[in-house]
Amino acid sequence: MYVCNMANSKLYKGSLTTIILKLLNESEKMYGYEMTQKVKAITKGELNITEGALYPALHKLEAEGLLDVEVKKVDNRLRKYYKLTEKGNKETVSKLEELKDYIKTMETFMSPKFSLD
Amino acid sequence: MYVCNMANSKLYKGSLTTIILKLLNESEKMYGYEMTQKVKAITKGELNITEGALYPALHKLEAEGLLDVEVKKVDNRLRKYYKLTEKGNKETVSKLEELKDYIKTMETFMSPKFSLD
DNA sequence: TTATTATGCATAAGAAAATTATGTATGTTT
DNA sequence: AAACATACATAATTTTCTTATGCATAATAA
Repeated sequence: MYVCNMANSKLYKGSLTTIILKLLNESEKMYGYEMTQKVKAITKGELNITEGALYPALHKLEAEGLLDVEVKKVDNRLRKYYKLTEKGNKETVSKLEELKDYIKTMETFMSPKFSLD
Repeated sequence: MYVCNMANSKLYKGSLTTIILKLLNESEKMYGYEMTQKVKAITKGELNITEGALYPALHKLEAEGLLDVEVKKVDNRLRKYYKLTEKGNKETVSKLEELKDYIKTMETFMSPKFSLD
């Protein structure tokens, strides 16, 4: 199966890490495919994370020590469960702060009149 | 002079086009350097658009027919004034819609509990 | 008066993060 | 039997940015 891209809007570029960290902050432990399905459900199909984006991102977060992995075999199929490390917990807090700041900044641009004169 | 990067947060990746379009939507016509200064002022120094990002982006928007250019010499220095075309106006509306949607989606991720169960 | 900063444009090399396209494998539906 | 769902992975390419320059004029500070 091939799923389409991440919300067509280029704005999502750069937010995948934040999304992954927040998912794991909520759910304790999750595996990759589960994340794609959960995000699709939460956003009512608006946001579809592609495997080509997700798996390299997970590997990178693991390499950086933000995630721990535990491999399990369920129904004769492999699953790699990820969970936040202590470092990952801290990073999640700071990423969510960054997101809040980003939204605040972009909302000033959105407002009909932001000029300074 | 070398100015530092675009807000250090990776979240800004992909939002430069939206920022440019909104600036021109407010100000009728602007030149590149003016945009960098205005953004710096509006965000109180948080967001610094680099020339290496801005100028290629402006050229691309021009090539796509979203912007018109008018070159002027002021104080013996060159300025390239950009303004939105009709197509650019429409694109601005849709980009701002996308931004609104993006923020709405990401805010559902921010909320402490978004699970579906 | 000379060096630095500000104004104003441009582009090239490289990195980062995604898209697009595959590949492998098992299980379930049609 | 074919198609779809589950579950991982990676390689080639594209997009978009950072970093680093380059050129040129004007104003200001040392």
